[in-house]
Amino acid sequence: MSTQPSTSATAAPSGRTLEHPDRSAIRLEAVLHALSDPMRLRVVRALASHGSEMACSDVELDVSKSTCTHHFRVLREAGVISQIYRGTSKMNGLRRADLDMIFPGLLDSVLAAAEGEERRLGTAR
Amino acid sequence: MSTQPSTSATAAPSGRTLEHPDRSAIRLEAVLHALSDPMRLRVVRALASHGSEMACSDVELDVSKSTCTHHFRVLREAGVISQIYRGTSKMNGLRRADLDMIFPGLLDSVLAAAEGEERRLGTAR
DNA sequence: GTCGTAGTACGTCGCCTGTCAAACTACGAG
DNA sequence: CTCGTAGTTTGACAGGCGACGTACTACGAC
Repeated sequence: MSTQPSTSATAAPSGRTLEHPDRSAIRLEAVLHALSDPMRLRVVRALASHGSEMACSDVELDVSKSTCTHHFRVLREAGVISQIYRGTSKMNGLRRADLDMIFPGLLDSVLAAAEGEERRLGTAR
Repeated sequence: MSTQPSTSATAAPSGRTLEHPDRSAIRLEAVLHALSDPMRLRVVRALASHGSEMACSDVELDVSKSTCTHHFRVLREAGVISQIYRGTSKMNGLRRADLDMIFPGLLDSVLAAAEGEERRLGTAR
């Protein structure tokens, strides 16, 4: 509902703004669902390892642009990432502080699990 | 080996047996997906708080029997629970040891997150 | 201004998922 | 053996989701 920028003048470096769920509105099921897609999990892992913001096009997903937009939106609406427009790009950042506050340890164990799984599958397949 | 009922030894008290994924075959995405459904998350929480095995019908889900069967199967195939037939019932248990081994801390943080969320939603709505 | 780049919106397609009801199987109790 | 209980199977249905292409908008560079 209403993903429209509308007439807001909130300190975004660009005119456009995006709706993010408030920290208290983040739902566990939505987060788990967002993370249960391989594509999106890869995005989250990339953001986590990179440490700071990345443009959508900096994350390597070999799918079409529209699919990419879709996944980033799911992550944002679940409260997993934050997005702001910066010039012609859209920067994405993990909402680590918010997630750690309401679901302590969750993000870290998921990231660790993802890494462990990759290692397991990579070595002893 | 793992937690498979298999034939003999651990003796499934009933003739029927069920396939469980080997510990090494458990995939993170599948687990997250399994846990991202409210119904299934409730099952897992019930099993965790109960501590030992429960029959399908002991978990309160107000859906039809077939839907119930479906969700339990998803959980089993994702490697989250184990199921064995005991007489006319089917007992369900959390595969806590297996999960903790391959995804350390994951189950605990999800359970804690679920509890925290329930508390948040229940009190300060 | 024009152009290229980054991302969005929309419509579509196929598949997967959650739900159900109804008919069925497996077991224990009597 | 008969009956009731527990769970399965099958088939159906609606809705969601991931993928796509195309047309579009917003911005910076020139």
